[in-house]
Amino acid sequence: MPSPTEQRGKLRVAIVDSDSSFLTVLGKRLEAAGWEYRVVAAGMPTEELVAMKVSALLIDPETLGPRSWEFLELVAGALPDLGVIVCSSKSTVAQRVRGLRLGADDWINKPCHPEEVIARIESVVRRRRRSAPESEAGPMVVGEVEIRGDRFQAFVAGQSVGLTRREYELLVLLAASPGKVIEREDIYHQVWGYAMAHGDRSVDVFIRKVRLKLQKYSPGWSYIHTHFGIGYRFDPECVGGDEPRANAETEVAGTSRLQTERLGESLEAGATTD
Amino acid sequence: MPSPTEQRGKLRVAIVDSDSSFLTVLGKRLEAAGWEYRVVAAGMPTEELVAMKVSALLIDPETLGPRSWEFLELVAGALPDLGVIVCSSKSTVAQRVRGLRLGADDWINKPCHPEEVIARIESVVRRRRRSAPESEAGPMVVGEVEIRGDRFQAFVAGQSVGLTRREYELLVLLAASPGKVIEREDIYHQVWGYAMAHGDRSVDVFIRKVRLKLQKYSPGWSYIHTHFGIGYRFDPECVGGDEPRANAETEVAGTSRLQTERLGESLEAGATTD
DNA sequence: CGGCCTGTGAAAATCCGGTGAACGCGTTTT
DNA sequence: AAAACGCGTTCACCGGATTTTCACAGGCCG
Repeated sequence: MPSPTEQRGKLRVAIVDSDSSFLTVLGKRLEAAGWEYRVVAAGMPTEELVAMKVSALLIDPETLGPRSWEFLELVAGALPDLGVIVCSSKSTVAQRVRGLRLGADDWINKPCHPEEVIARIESVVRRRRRSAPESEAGPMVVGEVEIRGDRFQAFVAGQSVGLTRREYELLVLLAASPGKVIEREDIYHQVWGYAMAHGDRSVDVFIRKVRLKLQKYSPGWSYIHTHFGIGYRFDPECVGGDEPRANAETEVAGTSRLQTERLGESLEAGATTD
Repeated sequence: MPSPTEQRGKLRVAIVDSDSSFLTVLGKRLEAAGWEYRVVAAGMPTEELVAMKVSALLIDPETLGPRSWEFLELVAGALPDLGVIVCSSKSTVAQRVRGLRLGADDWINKPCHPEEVIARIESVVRRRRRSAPESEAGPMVVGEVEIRGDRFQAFVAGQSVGLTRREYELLVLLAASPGKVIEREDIYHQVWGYAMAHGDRSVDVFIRKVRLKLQKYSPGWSYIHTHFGIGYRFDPECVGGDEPRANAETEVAGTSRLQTERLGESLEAGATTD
């Protein structure tokens, strides 16, 4: 549900193999199946795989040489959602076990029938059966904001909050599980699509942007709450100067509530640590 | 930094197979791996599989006979979160493709090495788990406290105890095995993620913090008990001024009960050595 | 009684996340 | 084509939250 990378029957696959005859035969089948595929070089960095938005990666360890294990581990670690299928000409039980443990989702031995390769890739990728794609069951309303999936945008009183694509996805992810604390790493993984590098502050920055925009159009409300050392939680709370004391759920003792009011043209921010 | 979100290496598997020698060999390996498994009858209704809470199902189509396809489709359709691995003595490409399309997650041919079977089951379960956002085990309640995984926090009477991340992890570790004494070193290793340096008092300090916070919100109860020279044990015990003498379970001789009451703003502490 | 071991408080050292702004980089405008 | 933008990413700084480290005091055990 996070990534809008929805597709029906067709998938996108990246292949690392140098056996031309195998590629030819498999290529024909893949095209017949209506899939998009691309044979990529051995040293393909993970970022490119993300950019290609492939659902699966087919690897022949012989093409990669001795760095296969390393590469396999790297890819599996960085792109947990990417299906990784190894297809080798010959292998021992030990190798297969090692490959699978390192993160491969399947291991096939050549010679193999292309139809089986396709079936196995499908099997590996199948899990992403999301409900009706963008047909989101009506807009969801939380607090004063209304999130409309058909517009990839949030609104307050019918007015667009002006979220960018990433900001919108971040908000949707959080708002999809109100009250649940979501870890930074999970947020990054779900919104950005790959593992978060140590020290990356992107999530924080985006959280701030979303807060800023929500607060601009819906002051007096607090939507995203910080959980120190963990992540964030979405929970619309009316907190403006209205209710003298309405909030009952005291999350943590000694909560410092501080609002930075500024409007030198920039927006105003408000962060609370629960 | 390796988050203690380590999955219990143990899984639960159901097996439908009638090849006794295969079962014997595989069974040994499964046990060695610390997994729980059960050989079930062919006609096993899906509800029972749900009740067994298995993560994966290993099937030999020959045991099921001609109704294999039907069963495979039924199971895969009814339990999308269950990993299904087929293990047949011989098969054609067409059969494998059909099985995979019908919902199987993997198809192995006998004879096969049990280690590979295990690796493939692990792979399938790993893949499944990633797709299905953690099936948050409902909140666990012990004594007066409620530990909620979705909030990374403990509550008493609906109010947050205000644990920090580390404190929470520590409590979860202890509370996961009520009544069991856990050694300091193990605690450190599991919560901090690496070996404890000689002379490190972190665990003690954190135990104290957790005790303090629990006691603040749930006075009259004792949760964490010290085992001199070993470690700590989690066991909720009502001990307040209520029961004059109800607690009969005398763990160790010589139990001195001492409560330090202080409230000069700081919290109150209570430690008991059993 | 004396040597470990653990409970306590607090200070010191780190870690974290909020902020504001600068950077790249395609795109769109002028 | 140059300049202006929109966006996502990265940096550096800072104050507050959290962890670690210390020095002691009180207990446990042989």
